[in-house]
Amino acid sequence: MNQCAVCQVRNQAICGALMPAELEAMSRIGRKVDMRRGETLIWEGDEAILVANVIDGVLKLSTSTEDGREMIVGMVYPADFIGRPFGHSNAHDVTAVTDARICVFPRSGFDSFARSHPELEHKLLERTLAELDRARDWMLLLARKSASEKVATLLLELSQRLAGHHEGTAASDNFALPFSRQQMADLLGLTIETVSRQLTQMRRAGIVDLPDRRTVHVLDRPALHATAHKQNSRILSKKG
Amino acid sequence: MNQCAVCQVRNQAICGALMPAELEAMSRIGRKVDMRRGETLIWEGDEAILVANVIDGVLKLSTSTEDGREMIVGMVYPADFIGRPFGHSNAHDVTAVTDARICVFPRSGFDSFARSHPELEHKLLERTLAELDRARDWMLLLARKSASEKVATLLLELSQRLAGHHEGTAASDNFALPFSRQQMADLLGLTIETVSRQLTQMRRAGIVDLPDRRTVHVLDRPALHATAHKQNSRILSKKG
DNA sequence: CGCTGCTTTGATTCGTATCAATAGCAGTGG
DNA sequence: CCACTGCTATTGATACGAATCAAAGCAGCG
Repeated sequence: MNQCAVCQVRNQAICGALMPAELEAMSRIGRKVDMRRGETLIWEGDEAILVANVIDGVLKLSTSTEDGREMIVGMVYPADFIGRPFGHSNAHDVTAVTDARICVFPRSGFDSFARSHPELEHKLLERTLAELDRARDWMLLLARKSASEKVATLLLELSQRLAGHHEGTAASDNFALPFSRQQMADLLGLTIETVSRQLTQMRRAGIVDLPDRRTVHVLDRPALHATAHKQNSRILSKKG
Repeated sequence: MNQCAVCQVRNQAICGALMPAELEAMSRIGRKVDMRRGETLIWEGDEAILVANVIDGVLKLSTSTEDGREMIVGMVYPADFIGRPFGHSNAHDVTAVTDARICVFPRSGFDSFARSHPELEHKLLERTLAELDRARDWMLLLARKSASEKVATLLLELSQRLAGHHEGTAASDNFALPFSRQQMADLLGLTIETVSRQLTQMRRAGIVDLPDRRTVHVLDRPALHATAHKQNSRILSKKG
């Protein structure tokens, strides 16, 4: 009996590339693991001994400087892939930000399985190329956007990502933040106080409602979009 | 006669995965192109119609906001791969920052060739995974490092990258900047003035010598390294 | 019901952007 | 060969956004 047959992310995840018999083979090297919010699966710098698919929940990828400044470099949602196949050590920490369920494979087993299943590698390549584009777009935000633009952009992206879990579904005006303020700050390259101030400002402007710390209602999506793309007053200068 | 046989980056580039006969087939769909400094090969948002390998020279990947704030999201050196295979449009501009020579393939031809040559796709996957790690590390720099750390880090990285073209070779204390000050600023998320100030400061501190705008001599590598990893005075706070 | 940790709000500081002017260099043509 | 022109880089003065420092508010929990 193949546990993958009933997997809820089977079609979106990279396993979707496999035929039933291959899926069966792959399922034999993997196992499902439950994680609690805050639990860390992978540590930066450690030898890469495992990879995984997310079944449910949200995880963060993060790095930090020697002196403790932290930065979240990526978020991982259901059907996404975790870990660093093919040699090397892990470049980032992987930590659950909600309770999560993942499908874990030992890296060596996964590597050789992948190498003998080009369709699987191809899916992984497409996914990695998309992640790279996404990471690079985020660099623009980190380096060139103001605090208000950053926060608005994050809310917009979350409203899309968290709607029906993964693209295709329409954006939702009503969602639960998977992060604390600290995590939002670490994702945007800001401080917790600045995030908080931007949120209250948007609340006072009637753009969003924030009934409690983890809930967001988008009241004026066009205004939110405008905020996400409006430069800070001071950057109107000559070079444009 | 196979032009690839004499290609100077043949072994480092993804083509290195191919056997002679396959290489011959691939060479038939590609052609060598010379680019002048400043020339743009690919525009952000355009349909992805070509991909390429860099033979010689340095190119930049960049994006910008609607109002003209620019950000360089990646640099491409000899043997590196350019473009966005497998569907979609291009996520970034690609522009030569030095005169360059590249090996160009139409994307559709490349895509189908790649899909039928798993070894090639595998190399591309390894390269893309490495680029993703690199991009994410850079996010930490953009979001959490001070101006002096940023400039020092860039100089260190260049001294490694430009030494023997691609890792393995020892770092060089003596190299030519492939960028203008504006490009350094766009890479670090700073302004041209701030970059200039940081450079003069490091020159005055005896860490580097800058005989002309394009030349760098590293005089005190340990100090340069320290600067690259030393937080800005104000960030010594509690959270560490 | 008083901890404890997270969040908001306020006052102040500080780093880097902006604005502005000067200096250095490369290319052009008299 | 040297003024002229335009571009890039440096240097200085000032402004402003976000960080820091500090304190109060609020929710969950033993």
